[in-house]
Amino acid sequence: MFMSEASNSARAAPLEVPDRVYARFFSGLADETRMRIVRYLLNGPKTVGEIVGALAMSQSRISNHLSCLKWCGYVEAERRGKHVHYRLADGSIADLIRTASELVSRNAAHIAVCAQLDLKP
Amino acid sequence: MFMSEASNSARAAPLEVPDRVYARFFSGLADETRMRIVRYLLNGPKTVGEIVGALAMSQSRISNHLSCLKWCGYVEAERRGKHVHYRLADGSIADLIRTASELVSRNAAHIAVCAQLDLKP
DNA sequence: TTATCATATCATGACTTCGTGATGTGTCAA
DNA sequence: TTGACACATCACGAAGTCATGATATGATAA
Repeated sequence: MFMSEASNSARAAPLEVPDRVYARFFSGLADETRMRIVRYLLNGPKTVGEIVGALAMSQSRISNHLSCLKWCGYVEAERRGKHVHYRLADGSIADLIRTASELVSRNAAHIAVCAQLDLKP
Repeated sequence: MFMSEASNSARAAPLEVPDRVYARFFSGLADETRMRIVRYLLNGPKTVGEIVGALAMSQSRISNHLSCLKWCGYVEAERRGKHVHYRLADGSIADLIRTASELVSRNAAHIAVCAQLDLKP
C-alpha cells in the first residue's frame, strides 16, 4: 500500500528511524520564521491570515513555511470556508520547546553570536 | 561587559530568548552527521577518534561538527593527554531526542521522502 | 628538540535553503 | 458566472551550509 516500510515482521518493532529523518525533522525548527510560527501557535489555532498579520510577513512566505511544518508533522490544517486553520499537531511539541528553552537559556548569548554554522563567531 | 543582553532590570527576568536563537539551537540537530554524533554519545563519553571510527567519517568532518555542537551547548569537551573526550552536556538532551522520537515515528516514512525542504516530495 | 599521534581550523566548490513576486487553486457571495 | 477573498505553489537570485583536503596546534615520548 501507500508508503509501506519494513512492515514484514509480525509485530511492529520499535521501527528504527534513520538519523537522516531525525535531522530532517529538527530542521523543521531550525529556521527563525518557522520557530516564530510554531511558538505563535502555542497560543492556539490560527488562520494563515492571522499568522501573516501577527508576524508581519508576506503571505507566500508564511504559507511556504506552513507547508514545510505540515510536512514534518508539526502542524495540522483544517479548512473552514475560505479560511484554513492551523494548529500544533501534538501537545508534546510544547514539551520539545520547553526542554529546549532550558538548554538554550543557559547559553543564549553564546548561541546568539553564531551568525553562521560553520563560521561560529 | 562582554555580551550583555537586557541585563538592566533588577531581577533576572525569564530572559526572553529570541526565536532566532531557538532556531540556531535546533539547527544543531538539523544535520544527519551531528545527529549521529549526538545519538552515539548517548552511549557515554567518547574520544574524537572513537567517534571517527564508529561513524566511519573523516576526522576533519567529525571535528567540525563537534565544534558546532559544542558551540550550541550540546556537548562538552575535556582533554586528557593526547585525547579529547566529548560527552553530552546535559541529561535533558536525551529527553529532547526521546520526545522527538515519538513525534517522528508517527510519520517517519512521510518525512523521509522529503529530500529538500522547499521541494518536499 | 624532534617526531609522532590526536585533534582543530581553514579555504574552496558543490549543493541547499530562503525570500520575493507572480501566478494558480479553492471558496463563497452576488 | 463572475468577482473577490484566502491561501498555495512556483521559479529565480541571494545567501547559508556541507564535505573535502591541506595545514595548524597541542601533547607526549624519545
